[in-house]
Amino acid sequence: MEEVPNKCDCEKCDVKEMFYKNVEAQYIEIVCNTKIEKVFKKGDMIIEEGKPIESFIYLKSGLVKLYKQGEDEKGQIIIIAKPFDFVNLLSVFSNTNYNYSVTALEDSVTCHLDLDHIKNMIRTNGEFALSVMKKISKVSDTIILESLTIRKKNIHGRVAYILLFFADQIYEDKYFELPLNRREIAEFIGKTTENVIRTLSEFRRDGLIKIFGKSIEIIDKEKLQQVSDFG
Amino acid sequence: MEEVPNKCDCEKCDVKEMFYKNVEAQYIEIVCNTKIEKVFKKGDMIIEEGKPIESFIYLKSGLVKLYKQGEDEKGQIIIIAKPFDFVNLLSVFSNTNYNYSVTALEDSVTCHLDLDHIKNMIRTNGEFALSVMKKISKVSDTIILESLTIRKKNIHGRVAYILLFFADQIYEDKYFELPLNRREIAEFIGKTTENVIRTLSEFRRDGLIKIFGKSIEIIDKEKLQQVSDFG
DNA sequence: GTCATAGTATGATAAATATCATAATTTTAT
DNA sequence: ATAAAATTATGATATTTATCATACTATGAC
Repeated sequence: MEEVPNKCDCEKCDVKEMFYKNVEAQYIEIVCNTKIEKVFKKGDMIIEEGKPIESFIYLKSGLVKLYKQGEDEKGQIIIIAKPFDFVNLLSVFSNTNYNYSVTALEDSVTCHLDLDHIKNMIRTNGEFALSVMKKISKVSDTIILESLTIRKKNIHGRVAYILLFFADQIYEDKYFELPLNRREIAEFIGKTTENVIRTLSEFRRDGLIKIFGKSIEIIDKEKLQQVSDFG
Repeated sequence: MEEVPNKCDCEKCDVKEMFYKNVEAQYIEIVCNTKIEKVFKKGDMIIEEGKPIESFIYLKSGLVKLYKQGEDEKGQIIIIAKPFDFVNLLSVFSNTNYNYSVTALEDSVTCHLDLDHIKNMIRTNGEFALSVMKKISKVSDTIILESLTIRKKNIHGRVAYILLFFADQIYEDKYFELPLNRREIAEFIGKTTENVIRTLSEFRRDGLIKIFGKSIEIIDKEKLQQVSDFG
């Protein structure tokens, strides 16, 4: 991991958006002057379960996974966060320590804002507060509903769902490189690695997808969607 | 359902707590004057999926379930809310309509505060905003972590977990009346009704619990805890 | 390049869970 | 009070999924 001093010069930044609409110029400056940008390589740990929550983390580029690592058992992936998501929005206002970890699935850049500054801004500016609240609410809603959606599917439905999730929501392409290995897919959908592999093989045999290692091409999207919806 | 005109005279009210600490007297009065209290009988629907979110709902007494009703399939219970919980905190700030339903599991009384008033208070009072944010964050965290906890257990672990949940967190008694029927327990833990019934019968046969219809007595709590932890 | 290691793949089998069937019991409606 | 409906209960069986075993393949370290 590498730290990069930086100004608030990102083109697309939700925080800045929320600032400009709601916050006085001097506050923006304070936050921007104290912000730290960090560069992570694929596989690097960004947040470690148990560590204190010290900043408000925003994903500038890359892709990360939030997950819980049980003792010696296998982990559970909670969510995949993509650029412009707040990485640690989950418990940043209710906990002092993280109860999940975050790791980079691709080379990623994060923007760290001082938590006390953000809290002060919420205190002194209710309109900004409402924006943040809306974001938190949205993130939680998404996680909870996605988890319920996955839960009611069998393994075929779950694997199809994940493939379409990457194709539609992350890469917006029928051809993409899987950012997770088979074990991680299993940890995301709550099934075993072997059965994830088996299901992918079946999809390939049935002509729904093509597989070249981690590269996936979706061939019959309609059918895959059906499997996701009714499986 | 029955509406009861009322003043803010509840002994224990988180909202009032947050008000008194943070909000000017005249705002408290406005909110209290416009608040509506509603009385629900066991089984009554409090919130219906799809309906617009119009107020900020707080549970004064009773017990409710939040759940999602899939088309013709069986539902999925998201969470059981007990008194002093905010019933609709989940998406109240991110959505205009509910994407889950809420039903009374026991006779319940709710307190409905005008959402626009609450939003105004958040806008004009950042300290209050921070309190609300903390609550939202807490609720989401709880739901997500509980769901992960349940997900990694087999059916024995899940049923044991639910029994201990009611005994420890809801009724604080080893003897209690189940507020859910077997089908609803199944919808909560994501297993079939028959297997929930079977598992309860096994627990009874093994001397972990006694069952008299909906009444449960926990006999061997330590063992039940083990089943919950390692099952 | 070669070795070690992790990841992918597939089959055989075991275990867990769902489904179907049927009956007893409890609750609800009339 | 009685009939109808829903819930609880249990067994038999089918299906799904996990586990175990064993290769094959890709990847990183040296």
